[in-house]
Amino acid sequence: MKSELLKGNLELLLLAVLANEPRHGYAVIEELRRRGGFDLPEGTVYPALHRLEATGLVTSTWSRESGRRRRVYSLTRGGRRELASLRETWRGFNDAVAAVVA
Amino acid sequence: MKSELLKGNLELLLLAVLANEPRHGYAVIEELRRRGGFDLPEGTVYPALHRLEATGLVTSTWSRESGRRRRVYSLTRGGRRELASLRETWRGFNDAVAAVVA
DNA sequence: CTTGACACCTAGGCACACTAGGCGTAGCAT
DNA sequence: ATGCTACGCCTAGTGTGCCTAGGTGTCAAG
Repeated sequence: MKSELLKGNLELLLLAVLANEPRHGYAVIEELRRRGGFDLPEGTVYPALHRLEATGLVTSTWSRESGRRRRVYSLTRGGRRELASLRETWRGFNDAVAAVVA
Repeated sequence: MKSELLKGNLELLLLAVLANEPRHGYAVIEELRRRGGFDLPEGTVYPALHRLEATGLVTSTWSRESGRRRRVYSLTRGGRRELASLRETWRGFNDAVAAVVA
């Protein structure tokens, strides 16, 4: 999967996954692999989640499952709004590319 | 138009435009604006065309139209092959994103 | 007691498009 | 005459954003 294409779409993907249900980082990675065949390194996803939290699009709470600590993220209202917006942007860009490539 | 999204797609767009007919750089920019609403700066397009030529995907010839010099680019056979390949990659990536975002 | 999956983190690198400047011609308006 | 705008090309350097490469620690299996 050529990774340059990801640029600008990472936030969209993360928010979309978290929109279904709250998840911890590692689970987000697995879900993205399962749904879309993405193979995102942790060094990509964790900092991105931190950024999302810093900008108020997600919130996190620590939990402990059989000795393992997890940070579980969920969307804020602003996160849902941003998700909708990014979806639109993505569609728009895709249509534009399609109009050229078609 | 959020520009990060362009990353990894620029080559595809340029090759797609040149696939229809040979064009000079400035005309490529105009055609991309016309077809897809892209507003690519010259500092993006010209270096990209140079790269495409350096890797043998396009060739160029100078021409002079009413005093103005133009460098006209056309696809090579390798360029057509690459275009087909990039198109596939693009579709694949889109489907993957759609599978997550949908 | 080592290997692998789970689960988190971060500093620094790298690739790519873009910014910001440059050069020169032609045509039109002031 | 002299701007100004569109045409048409160019490049060094910047910035954004994902990835590499390393680190910490728990738990189960062999």
